[in-house]
Parts: sequence; structure tokens; C-alpha cells
Amino acid sequence: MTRPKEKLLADIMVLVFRLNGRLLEQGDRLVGELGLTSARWQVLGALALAGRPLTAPQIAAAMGITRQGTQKQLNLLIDEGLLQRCHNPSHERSSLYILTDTGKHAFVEADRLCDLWAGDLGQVFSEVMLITAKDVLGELMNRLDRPLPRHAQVG
Amino acid sequence: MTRPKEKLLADIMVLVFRLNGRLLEQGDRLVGELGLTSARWQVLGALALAGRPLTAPQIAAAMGITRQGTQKQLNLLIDEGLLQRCHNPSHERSSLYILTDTGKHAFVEADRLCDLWAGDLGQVFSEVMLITAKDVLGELMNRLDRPLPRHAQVG
DNA sequence: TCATTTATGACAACTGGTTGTCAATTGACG
DNA sequence: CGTCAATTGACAACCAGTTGTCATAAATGA
Repeated sequence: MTRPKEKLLADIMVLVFRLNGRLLEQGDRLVGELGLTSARWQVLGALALAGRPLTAPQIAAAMGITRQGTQKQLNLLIDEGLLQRCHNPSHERSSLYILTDTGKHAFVEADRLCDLWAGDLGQVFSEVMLITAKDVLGELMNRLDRPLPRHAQVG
Repeated sequence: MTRPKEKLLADIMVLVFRLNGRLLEQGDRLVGELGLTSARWQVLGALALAGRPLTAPQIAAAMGITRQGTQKQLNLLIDEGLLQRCHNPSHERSSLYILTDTGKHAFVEADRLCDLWAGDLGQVFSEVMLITAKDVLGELMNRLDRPLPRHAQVG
């Protein structure tokens, strides 16, 4: 872990862990007064981005988490009146989920706040820096979707 | 959220969320056979990196999480024999923590596995790309340590 | 068509974080 | 000194994710 690239990679990983924590924390603060949390906001975002009703497993795939974790948030969002179940003509058990008017309003408000917040945040970076950062993280993500290499095991 | 930099920033944030999940998952797999988890490994790393005994709040600060969260892992690591409490001459209640021989061995093994793993992972990136990515994430982290700007609030 | 595998929702247990509270220690200040 | 605020550990409640199991619905293939 002392060669330069490995050291850089390790530093990036630590930053990812900390950024994850901070982003969730700031996100919770940002949308807290709208009755949202970071997790619920992400669910609304997945539906809004898709622009069409989605099933729970589809939302889970879009968010990159398990269907069970997503289902918890979906059930809560229904209870809170931000989402609505509707019948899925092509599947008896697996409902489609859509935003209610309240849900749409909350998401639009959250998006507005996020826009203001991100405006400040991005100013110091050049576009090319941001693109590079995104490319590195994206390629890391691709490589982590594959299993561990054979030699990196105890066996 | 449609201007180019804001869009890039939003993409980076989503990648941070997903990478966090994947890194923890792969980390758990990597060190699982050593009786470690990602969280316990990070604690051992904080102590190993410091090279001297640390108190629970010091370890928490090094890891960027709360002292209560750290304390949970510390107590478990003591139970498992990887850490040892020792008396803190300058504080009656707040013990110092050190690695036991078992703990040192587990950490060295984990580091070896991590090295092999990271070797593959970093190959496709140029050093300058990694540096840029690290700089962007680091600067984002700095900016997130400050409170929300005034205008990004509902009031 | 029928059998088997896969997908799905509900539920439970667990992990690793968070916040909050309380009591005891520490440290700073009058 | 004595007092009072900050630090610390223990504990509890909670949040957001995980895995696993079970029953049922859907899809696949002989």
C-alpha cells in the first residue's frame, strides 16, 4: 500500500467513506424541513427521473441497493402520502409506484434547495476536473461490480 | 440541476453513494476470512497508522465517525482479542487502546490482501487522473465540513 | 401442459452508523 | 480551592442498509 497509485487509491477510498457520511448528513439537513430524508429523497428521485411508474425491484436496481431496503422506504413513503401504489397489469403481486401530488411537490422543493446548494459547491472546480473525477469513480464502480480477483483471497 | 457542473456534481454524489456500498461489501469479503469486517479493519488501521495508543474519541476523530459508533467496535474488538485496553495515566476513565499480537497479525494479513486487490484496481488510471480525483473529493469534503449556506434553507 | 426455477413481498435478525441522556471525570476559570 | 462547562463511557432508541426465510406469483423449458 506504499506504491504511489495504491496510496492514491487508498486515499480516495477513505474520502469516499467520509463523503458518503457527510453527503447523507447534509442531505438530511437540506430536505429535513420538507419531511424528507436522504433515503426517501433518493427514492422520489428514482421515480421522477424514470418519468414512469416503477416496481420496487426496478427502483432498487436504479438506486443500487437491495429490494428489501427499498421496500422499507416505499412502505414508509406510502404511509406518509408521498407515493401511491397502483395496480400492475402485468404482475399480480408486484405493484407499480407513482408520486402523489404531495410527493411531486416535495421533490420539486428538494430539487430547488439542492440546486442552490450545489451551485456554491461546484464553483471552485473546472469542468474538466469534475469530468475526470466522475470518470475515475465511474470506472472504479465498474471494476467493483466484478468479483474479487482469484489471488486476493486467503484460500 | 441541469447546468453542466451541477449535473457532474450530482453524478459524482450518486457514484460516492454506490462506491461506498461496494467498497464496504468488497472489504467485508476481502477480510472476512480473517475474522474482520470493514468497520473493524478501519479501527485497526487507525491504531496502526497512529503507531501509538489512542483513546476512543481519538480513534473516532481519525475515522470521521462518532465516538459512540467507534466505542461499539472497540468493545467488540476487545471481546474478540484483537485489541487490548490499557490504563491511561492522564485520564481515569478514558482508556488507551493498543493492538494485541493477534490484532497486529490480522491487520498485516488484511493489508497484504488489500495490496494485491488494489494493484489490479489502479492499473487503468494514470497517476494524474487519480490525483485529480483525490483533489476534487478532498475539496468537496472540506466544503461539506462547513455548515449549509444561508440561502439553501426553507425558512 | 406441467414441473421447476426465478421473482417478489413480508417479515425477522443483524450490522454499522446516528442522536440523546445520564453519571462520572477532567479541566478551566473566578 | 470551589464551581461550572466540556469530555467520556454506558446505555437506549433509532435509521438505513444487509442477509435469510417463507409463501406465492411468474417465467421457463422439457
